[in-house]
Amino acid sequence: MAKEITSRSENYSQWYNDIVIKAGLADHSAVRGCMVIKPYGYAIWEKIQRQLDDMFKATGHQNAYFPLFIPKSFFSKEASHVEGFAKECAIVTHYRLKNDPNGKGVIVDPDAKLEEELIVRPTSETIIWNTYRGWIQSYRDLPILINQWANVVRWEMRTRLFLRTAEFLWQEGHTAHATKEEALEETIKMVNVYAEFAQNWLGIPVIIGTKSESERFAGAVETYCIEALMQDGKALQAGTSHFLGQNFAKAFDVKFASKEGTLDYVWATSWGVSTRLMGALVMAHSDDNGLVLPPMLAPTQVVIIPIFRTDEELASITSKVNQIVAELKSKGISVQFDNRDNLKPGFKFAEYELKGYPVRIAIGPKDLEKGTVEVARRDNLTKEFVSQDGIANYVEQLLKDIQTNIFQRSLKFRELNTTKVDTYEEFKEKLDNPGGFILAHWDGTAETEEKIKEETKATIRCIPLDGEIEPGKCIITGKPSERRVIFARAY
RNA sequence: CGGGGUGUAGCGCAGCCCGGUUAGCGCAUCUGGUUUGGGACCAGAGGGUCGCAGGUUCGAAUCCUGCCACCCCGACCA
Repeated sequence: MAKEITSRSENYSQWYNDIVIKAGLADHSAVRGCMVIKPYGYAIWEKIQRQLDDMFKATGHQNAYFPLFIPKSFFSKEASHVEGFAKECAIVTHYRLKNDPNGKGVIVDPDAKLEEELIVRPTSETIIWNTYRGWIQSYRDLPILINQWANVVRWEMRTRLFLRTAEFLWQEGHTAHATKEEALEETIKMVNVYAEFAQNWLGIPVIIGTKSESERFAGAVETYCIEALMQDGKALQAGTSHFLGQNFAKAFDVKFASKEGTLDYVWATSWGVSTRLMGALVMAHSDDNGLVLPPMLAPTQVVIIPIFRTDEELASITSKVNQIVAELKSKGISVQFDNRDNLKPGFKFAEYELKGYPVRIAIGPKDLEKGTVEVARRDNLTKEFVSQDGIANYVEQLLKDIQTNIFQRSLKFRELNTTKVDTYEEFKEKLDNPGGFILAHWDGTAETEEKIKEETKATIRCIPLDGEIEPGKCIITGKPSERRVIFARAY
């Protein structure tokens, strides 16, 4: 069939592409590196957005919107920020087209050149801090706790649907504070929000940590992150929260009058997650039959498939299904009844497995006689007959179980694929088998990190926050190290 | 941006090397009928700028040049 997907063992990358495309999440577009997010994929993104947005509001943030375009000069104000993003910026140089005097089509009107070029935002720190300057005079104007949902553009050389696209959707929080302590607290608060979301909603266990200097956000003093492990043993950075210190306040001259009467620079944070989470969702849970979605994020949690021969049978099944649908909906469960008569049940089963619907209910003439339905769960592909009485309670609990099971399974996988090593030999060996997270001592220098990266492709994913203090020796230089850091090959 | 590959109907492919009538096949789609507890069957029908643009030729899906997109592998990144 046209819908068949490559198995993970055969070709993991192809498996991922197949799922994204064949489950209807996204497609390639006519523009290099840019994707079309299709309705089913966008519905998942909307659920992600809704939940995160609630969490942001609950922690005191408000949404706002800043421009897509940033004057080029803004970029040069924060040195490391420019350096970090300069290589992947899209630039607007003209503002008008005209008919090609030589024939067909249109050309850029050379007379319509912008005096100052505009950068299509790769992130919004600069335009936002330029704006905040006008909003902040005294400590009474602080803190400013703002988030924006937006698209950004980073001109990537090699792209992959959701994981790395030239344009992507995200949210970026940008906050301003009177004290360093408060900004640091905000940074950590938000990385914890991300971790909670990843674990309870995406069903993906994450490790919270800080980045090494070389992996840090351009312009940040400290970058906190959540790191997840994918089924192929590669790590995926799922979210970041940056303590920006006073770097942007200094670059954009944002000062405030303190309670004590001094004039101080403002402290800043920024934090974001992107449509990359969609990629994480696919790679963390799905199998060779297709997508596996956690119930908390599935656009539709339950699909009901009638098994029938005649119109009469369909009619009597339908009336029973209508009751079940009403019961499920009254519990806030999203449900879809697929009564198409041109497809066989088996086809539909495969279709909904591909799309990752968490629960499938099949109901046929025999069920009507016996007062049962067949309930199949997507996460472990098991099915059983369940009484129609109390079906809503049963499904409600089942959805919770599936959510838990998906998380536990990922957690177990991560545990099995996390290895402590004490020598470089062992490091290289474990990196290939089993792969995954490698916990090793590191002397804290960028040189050692770079050497390991060059030789093994593995990078420091993070210095885990809850990692135990355990003195040891760097696997490369033998210099003292106070704790293990997490290495992995990463997306 | 370097190396390798691909591009022919909605999807998957054959045809290309060795140019030559109306460009084929499977799936999907539409119509009719029989079907329906794990990807149904029969009959009929519709659907094509052969990725795009040039060139060679009496004639190009096929040969040549350029470009575009996608995939795999590198360098760069969320």
